[in-house]
Amino acid sequence: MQINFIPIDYDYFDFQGRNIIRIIGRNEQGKRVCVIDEFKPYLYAILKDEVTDKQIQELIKKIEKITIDLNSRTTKIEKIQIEGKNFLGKQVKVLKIFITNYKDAHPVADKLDFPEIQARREYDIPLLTKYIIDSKLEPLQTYIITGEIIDNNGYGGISNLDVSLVIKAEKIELIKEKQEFSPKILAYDIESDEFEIGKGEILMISLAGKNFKKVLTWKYCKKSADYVECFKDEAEMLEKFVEYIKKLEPDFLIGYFSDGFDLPYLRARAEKNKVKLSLGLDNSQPTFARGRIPSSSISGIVHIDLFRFIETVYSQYLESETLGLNEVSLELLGEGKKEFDFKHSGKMKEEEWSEFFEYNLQDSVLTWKLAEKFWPDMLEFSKILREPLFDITRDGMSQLVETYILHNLPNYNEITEKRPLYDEIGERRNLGKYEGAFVFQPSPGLYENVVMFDFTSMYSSVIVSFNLSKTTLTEKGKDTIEVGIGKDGTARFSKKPGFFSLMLKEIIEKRKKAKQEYKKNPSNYAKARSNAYKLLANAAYGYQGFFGARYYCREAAAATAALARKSILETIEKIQKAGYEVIYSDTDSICLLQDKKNKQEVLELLKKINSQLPGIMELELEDFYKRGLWVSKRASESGAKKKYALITEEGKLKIRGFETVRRDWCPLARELQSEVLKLILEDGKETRALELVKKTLKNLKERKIQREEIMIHTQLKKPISEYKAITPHVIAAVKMKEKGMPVDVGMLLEYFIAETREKKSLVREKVKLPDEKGEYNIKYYLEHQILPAIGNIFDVFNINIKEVADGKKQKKLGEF
DNA sequence: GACTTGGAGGTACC
DNA sequence: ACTGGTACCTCCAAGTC
Repeated sequence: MQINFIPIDYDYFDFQGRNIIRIIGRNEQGKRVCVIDEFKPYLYAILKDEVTDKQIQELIKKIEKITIDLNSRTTKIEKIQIEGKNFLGKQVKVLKIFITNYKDAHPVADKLDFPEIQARREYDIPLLTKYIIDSKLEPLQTYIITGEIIDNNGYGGISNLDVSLVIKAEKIELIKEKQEFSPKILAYDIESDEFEIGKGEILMISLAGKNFKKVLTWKYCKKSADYVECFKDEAEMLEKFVEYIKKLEPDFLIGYFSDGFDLPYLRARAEKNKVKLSLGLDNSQPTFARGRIPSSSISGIVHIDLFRFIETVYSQYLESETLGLNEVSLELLGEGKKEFDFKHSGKMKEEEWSEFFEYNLQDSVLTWKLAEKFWPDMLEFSKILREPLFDITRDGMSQLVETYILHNLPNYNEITEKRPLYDEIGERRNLGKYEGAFVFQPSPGLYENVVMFDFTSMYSSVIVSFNLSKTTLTEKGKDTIEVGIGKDGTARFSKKPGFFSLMLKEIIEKRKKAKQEYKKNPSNYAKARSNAYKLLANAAYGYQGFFGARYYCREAAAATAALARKSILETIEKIQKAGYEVIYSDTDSICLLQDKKNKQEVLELLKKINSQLPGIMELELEDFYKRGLWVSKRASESGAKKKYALITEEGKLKIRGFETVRRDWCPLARELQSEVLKLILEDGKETRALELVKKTLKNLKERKIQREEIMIHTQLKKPISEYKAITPHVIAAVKMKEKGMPVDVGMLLEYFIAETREKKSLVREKVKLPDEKGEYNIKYYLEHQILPAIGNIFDVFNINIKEVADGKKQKKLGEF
């Protein structure tokens, strides 16, 4: 029997004490099929250099006797092979020890406590990762599987799965020709009358897929839109939900915040109603794994919480201030959630129910559209990292980097380093910070004709060019480079490339390739691939400095920052020596004034600098700007770092660090500042901007400012009780709690500062929630929002904006 | 009670 | 705990006069 097969969801189970892999996927006809494969687990014992062949043979005899006896199974040593491998870049002789069940790898490793063994490794790699590495059966690629059909009795009744066939793999071959795989994506969303999980009832569930829209409910059964289906009670609705999922056969069931809300809620209500939420292809119920955010999984169907994927791989590109469904959809799809005022369900009228159904459906529709939009990204990440979608949509950046490393180590014949133990993590964290990037001290002013250079993937290119990693860190020796890393002294790295820099180099090259491919033939897939490689490259530096990393190397991270500093300082010097004034620089970018030079001369300078840069380091032109503005710090005369505004020759603004881009300032101050910056950069002078300010001040004093313009948004970063300083946003949280509104860590709180009857000195005493009655506090919005936001901009023109606000006549210095 | 100062807290830049 | 360090700025908390 031979089938075409695209692996989608991976799982494993024990059969007769052994690990059996179960992969759900699609065949050529789009039918859901299951491939069964046996996993042959092993771990490595790395031998000490001086161990003789005779000693090895004796050691093997001792190891062969190891058994792990448990009630349910017995793990034995199945086979031992002697192999030559690399470990941390050094050649080693190892014993590859095959065992019966991988779940016992840890206890087996504990028993390998022999003096001939210097280290035990690869007993702590996730089983499915190990399986994918060994079998090369990677997610979302197309294979030909040759094997035998498993009948009803095979593997303890595996064929009870809801699939068209189960095949035991004998041979796995990759088909090189790309086959377009379009998955069946189904999005869902629930509405409940209480936010706390399981506390209230689920009022309705919506589903959205390709040409499919449905709202299931039981609360209101009078006439409604045709997509609404009504049932007699919550239990029946839940049963129908399960039925629909089974009928629709999605590959992916996608929610938004569904890991922590929708799926756990469904499970809790199902339990309460004594309904089995048997969504799994084996009729199992969803399971939940603990973590910072719990992960909710369904056997055989990939449950994806799209929010988590967007958060890690896309949030840095979004302008949205929250990653909520509404804002993200508005930005990416140009369409937001339906407006709907929540009321207690008992008080709703017919019309309101219709609106509620529409609202619920729209959430699923948006989630589905976003899922379609992010499908290329999910696919490419999954292919590049060779891990199932379930994992790559939930992993953080460091985990993604590590996953890439794990799957690519076999190319270097490397044995994988272990995860740091709890104590090791503690020690690493206690080391504190090392010196980071260089930031140029700017001088406040409005500049004409500004040029911006930046280093392409600077930190990655430093790591690659200087070979900085755990495996190349060395004590002494020739053919090394020495890097000063501040108070930690010096670090030395061998020049012989280690796998880390080689892998990273490959990532950068693949990124370039994907980018070129995209230019030649634009497709969402090439774009997603390019982006995935870019993110991996950018996270590699942080990974080496991350205390939880297998290949943690503080020295490498510190050396990367040190060499990047050295490089940018040298480059700045070269630019200055060429006769240019450098006005700003942060980490990997340099701003200079074009002055009387023409663009060609600037580009020639760039070319010259590039010819002298080491390794793969590269400086590129970011853009030519017509004007740029830098301001002073609030508290002093000196220029503020990480705050500037530029305008391109086409009139496009680039604003960094200013209150305009900070969500914890009210829209009034932000929008005014943004307009002021725009007018000044367009005009090259402040006249029009000043008029605008005066107009706004007048509106403020006449109370003409709209409510939403004065709302301040601040995130609640920890539970209310843990705050040492009671700041305004904490008061907002307390007030919300008192009103019975949901208050969760991570929430963006909204409040405004109101006038108070008695004189109160603290800001927090004037905090009011959006729906509270009260007038905005003119003094506060003037002195704490508007003036601070524009003050140092007008300082550049020697205008004291406070005096303007007070009605005094302002003078320019030149007029004295 | 007014004022200063340091720290907590949040958010941005790269 | 879930990539790193650098920087700005507000408001509170606690100290000084």
